[in-house]
Amino acid sequence: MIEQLLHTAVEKALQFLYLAEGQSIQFQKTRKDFDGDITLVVFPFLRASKKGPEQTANELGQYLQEKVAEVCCYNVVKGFLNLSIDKNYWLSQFITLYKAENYGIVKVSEDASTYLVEYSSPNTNKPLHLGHIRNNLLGYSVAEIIKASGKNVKKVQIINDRGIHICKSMVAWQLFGQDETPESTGLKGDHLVGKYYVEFDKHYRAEQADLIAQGVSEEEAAKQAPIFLKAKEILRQWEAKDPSVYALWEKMNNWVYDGFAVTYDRLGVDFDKNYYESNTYLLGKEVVQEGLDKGTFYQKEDGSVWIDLTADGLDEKLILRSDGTAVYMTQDIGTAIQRHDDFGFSNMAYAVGNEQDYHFKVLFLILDKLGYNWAKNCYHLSYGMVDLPSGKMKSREGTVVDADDLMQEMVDTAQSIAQELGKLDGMSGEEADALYEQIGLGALKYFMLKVDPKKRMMFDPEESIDFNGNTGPFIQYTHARIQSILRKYGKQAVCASDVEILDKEQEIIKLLLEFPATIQEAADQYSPALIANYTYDLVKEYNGYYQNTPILVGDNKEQIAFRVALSDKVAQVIKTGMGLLGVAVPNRM
RNA sequence: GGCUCCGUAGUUCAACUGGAUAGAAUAGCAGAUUUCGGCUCUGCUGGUUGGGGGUUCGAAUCCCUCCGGAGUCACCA
Repeated sequence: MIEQLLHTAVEKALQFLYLAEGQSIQFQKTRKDFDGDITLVVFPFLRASKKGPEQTANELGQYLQEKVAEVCCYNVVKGFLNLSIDKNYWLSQFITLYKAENYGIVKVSEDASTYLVEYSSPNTNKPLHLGHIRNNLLGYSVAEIIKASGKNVKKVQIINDRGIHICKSMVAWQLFGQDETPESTGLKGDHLVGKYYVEFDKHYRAEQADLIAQGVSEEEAAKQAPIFLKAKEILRQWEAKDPSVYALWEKMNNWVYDGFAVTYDRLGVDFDKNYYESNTYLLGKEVVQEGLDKGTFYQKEDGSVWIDLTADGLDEKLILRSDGTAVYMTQDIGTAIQRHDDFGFSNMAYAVGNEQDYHFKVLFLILDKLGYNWAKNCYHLSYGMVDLPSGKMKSREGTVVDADDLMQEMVDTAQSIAQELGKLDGMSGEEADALYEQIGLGALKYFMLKVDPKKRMMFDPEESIDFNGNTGPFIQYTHARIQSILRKYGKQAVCASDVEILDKEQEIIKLLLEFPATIQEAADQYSPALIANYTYDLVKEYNGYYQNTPILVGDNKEQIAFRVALSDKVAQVIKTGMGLLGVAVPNRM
């Protein structure tokens, strides 16, 4: 690539002109408002050159223009040396990348290292909501991006299938359910179980209010409410493997899994392996002994086990309760080790909300202290909360947006907009339905993923499905329009090596050349937003080009072929990029 | 209260990890079509990057301080 070429040339130049070595050489893209393609920042060299920035830049520019054939001219603005690269270079680069199949994607080799990505990991007592959607989309997309960067990737989740939350749904169903099933009610399984979780909460609160009215303290009321005691009793029976409780637990969980499967399927996410907390909640206990032996952990008089992290600026953390049972941290330690045994991964990422930042900091530190050298390659893919135009989601206030409802709403909106625009003549009902699905979900996914994962974000359904602006549908539209050109051209374009290229075309080629590095960077940073922003930039550049450049019209057949080829490649990169976000792009819309 | 994170056009987001005159979208205004999908494109308006100090050739970015917001500080998960 040109940058490497220039890098060594600048090294030589610095050596030749100023006898300087080991300088940090940084290139950047030349900003739009200046002439040139690549810019060298010369400020760092002033110490060595002992000259002013302009003079230093001019001397370097002179040298590079003479010695590097691709550098056709240069200009200097303050301490910035702007280099222009010959048009033939860009054209030849395009011809090379045009021939590449799956351009930008690094094929996974036999000896590639393995990355684990954990995401979703829901509780089984209620359906998925808007927050889970961001989690799922992020996890899935990051996994696809890392895969595209040449790594072996496994997607996993840990399903929180046991504990007091599911027992609450169970007890409410037993008391008020009258043997309702998904079949008898027509409700999705996860929604049915969620209905009883809400039912539990309703009764629980009523009972608490009664107790408080009788003079019981608030704290005591929460502990003594009969329905809560029943839930705890069920939990105890479950732990004792009581057959009837176990059967009910399995039945209700299976309803939930059937429901989740539908949601995951529509969302387009998948998993290579599911872990279940009912299998893993006892894990990690043997590690406790290991930690005690090594002196990493210590035991208090009551038998509870702790780790002291005050030296690392954190606090003391419980590892094992005094009654010998595991806590969340213990399980997570055990599960991580188990996964390493299962997959021998080199890296693992956890897509979990940023309210657990502290937990993961501690988890990775403990794993490190226990001597697991892969602990330093564990990454908490921490993401911010999703807000709505109406404000924050609050389960108590019933303002939680259900994942299934939201997806349906997006698809319905896509349908009404598309029908209003009326460009679907001649499309069968089935094709049209598939298209609404692509547009509605594409809008949702693109909007959620274009924002830096770490940041809290605002999801505006209306804005997300706007057919203009920085949205999924706008990008899909551009792709569809290019496909229309390709259909008209009717054959594979063969690109000649001696066409004259326009400035706009050069800009597009430069952007296309950035695609592989963008994927790598997105993988390194676990950030689908980089892919989204890149794709949008490309689309914007292409639309500007398309607007005032005839692609198919003209006498010069080679020029037409080049322009078709360029358009084709832009469409391919759009498709690949959006694919990494889990967004499908239609050929017509 | 301790710790962590955040604060950028009216609004939603960027800014190549310390580089040039802080960019897009949207909203508002003004324009463009004998052309391949106008669901498009081109302009204009809009900023003391929460305030103040510091570090240096150079700060939205790093350090300090104040203001405002969020999260977290369970023998919960």
